[in-house]
Amino acid sequence: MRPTKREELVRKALASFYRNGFQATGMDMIVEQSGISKTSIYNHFKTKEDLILAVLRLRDETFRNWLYRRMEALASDPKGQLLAMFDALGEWFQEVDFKGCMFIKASSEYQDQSHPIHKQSAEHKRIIEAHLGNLVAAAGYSNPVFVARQLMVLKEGATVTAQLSSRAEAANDARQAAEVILLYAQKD
Amino acid sequence: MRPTKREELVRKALASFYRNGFQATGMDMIVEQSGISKTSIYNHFKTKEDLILAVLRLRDETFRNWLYRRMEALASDPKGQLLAMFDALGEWFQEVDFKGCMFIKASSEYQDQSHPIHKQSAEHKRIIEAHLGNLVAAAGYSNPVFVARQLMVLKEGATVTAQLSSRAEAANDARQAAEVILLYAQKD
DNA sequence: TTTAAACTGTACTGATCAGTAAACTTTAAA
DNA sequence: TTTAAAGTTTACTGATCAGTACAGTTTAAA
Repeated sequence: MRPTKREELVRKALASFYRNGFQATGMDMIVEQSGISKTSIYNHFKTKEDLILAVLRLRDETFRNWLYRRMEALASDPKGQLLAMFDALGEWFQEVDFKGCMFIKASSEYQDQSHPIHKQSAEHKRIIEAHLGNLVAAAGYSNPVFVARQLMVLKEGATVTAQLSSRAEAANDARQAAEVILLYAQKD
Repeated sequence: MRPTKREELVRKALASFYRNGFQATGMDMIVEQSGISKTSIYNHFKTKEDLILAVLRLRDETFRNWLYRRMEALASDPKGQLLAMFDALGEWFQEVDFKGCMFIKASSEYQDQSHPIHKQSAEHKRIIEAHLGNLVAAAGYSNPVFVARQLMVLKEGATVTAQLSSRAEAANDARQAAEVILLYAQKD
C-alpha cells in the first residue's frame, strides 16, 4: 500500500472543491488540477461522493487541529481560549483564499439531512461544540452545554458573514458578543 | 403585458431552487414543476442566471416583509422587536419545509464576490442589517451600527445551525445571547 | 531481473446540461 | 371577428456530466 498518491489526491481535490464548490467541480477538473488520471481516481474511490466524503474527513481533521492549536497558542486559561477562538477565526477570514466554511457549503449543496455529506458536515459541528463545552466547563460555568451552543452560534454567524458579506471584522463583533455572554453566564 | 404568468414562473422556480439548490436544479426540472414551457421561460428571462436573480428579488421582498411584520406583531417597542426577531426565526425554523437561508445557500454556490448572485445575496443582508440598526437606534443605544452587526451575527449563526444541525432551538440560544448583549450595550 | 500492483492516456457510454428553432395554439383586446 | 402577442410542443444543438473499458507504462519490492 502506498498512501501518498491517495493522500495527494484528497488534498488536491479538497483545494478544487473548496475553491469551486462541489457540484460545480467536475471530475475532469479534478483530473486537471490534481494531475492524477481519472482511472486512478476511480480506483481509489467508487464515486465522486466517496471522494467528497474523504475530502471532508481531511478537512475536519486539519481544521480542528489548526483551530484547537491556535486557541491554545493564543491563551492559556479555558476562558481565554474560548475568546481566542474568535481571534483565530479572524486570522482565517483574512487569508487571501478564504472562501467560508466547507461544511456549511457542503450542507448547502447537499440539503437532505439523511445525505451522508450533510450528516458528516453536521458531525463536524457537533465535535467542535463538544470541545467548546469542555472548555466552558473547565472555565467553571454552570451550564456549559448552553453556553457552548451560544458560542457556536456566534462562530457560525461570524463565518457566514465573513464569507457572504466579505467582512472579516465579523470575527471581532462575535468576539465582543462572546465576552459579554461569558461575563453574564453563571458560574458554579 | 400580463405579469401573472411571469410571476407564477418566478414563484414556482423559487420553490424548486429552494428545495433542490441552484446548480442541482436544471431548467427541465423547472419546466416540469412549474408547468411552463421552456420557450416561454426563455422568452421572459435570457438566462438561468437572470431567472435566479429574479427569484432572489422575490425572496428578498417576501422574506423581509414577513420578518418585519412578524417582529412588529410580536412586540411594540424597538428593543422588544429586536428580540422578537429570534422568535420569528424560531417559527421559520420549525416550518416543515424549512431549508435554511436562500441567500446563504446562493452565496455558497456562487462564491465569487463579483458574481451578481453573490452580490445580490450580500445586498439582502445589508438591507436587513440597516433595518436592525434603525431599531437599535430607536431603542436608544449609543452604538447602533455595532450592536446591529452583533445581532446579525446571531441571526446568521442561528439560521445556519438550524439548517445544518437540524436544531430549530438555535433561535432560542441566539435570543438569549441577544438579550445579554442588549442588556450590556451602552445607552445614550 | 522478474513480476505484480499502481498508474497512465485515450476513447468511450448514456444521461443531462443550458439554450435555440420552428411550427402550432391559445388568449385577449380592438 | 380579426389580429397580434403570448403561449405551447417537439426536436434539436454542442457541451459537459459521472463513470467505464482497455491497452500500455511506470514503479518498487523480491
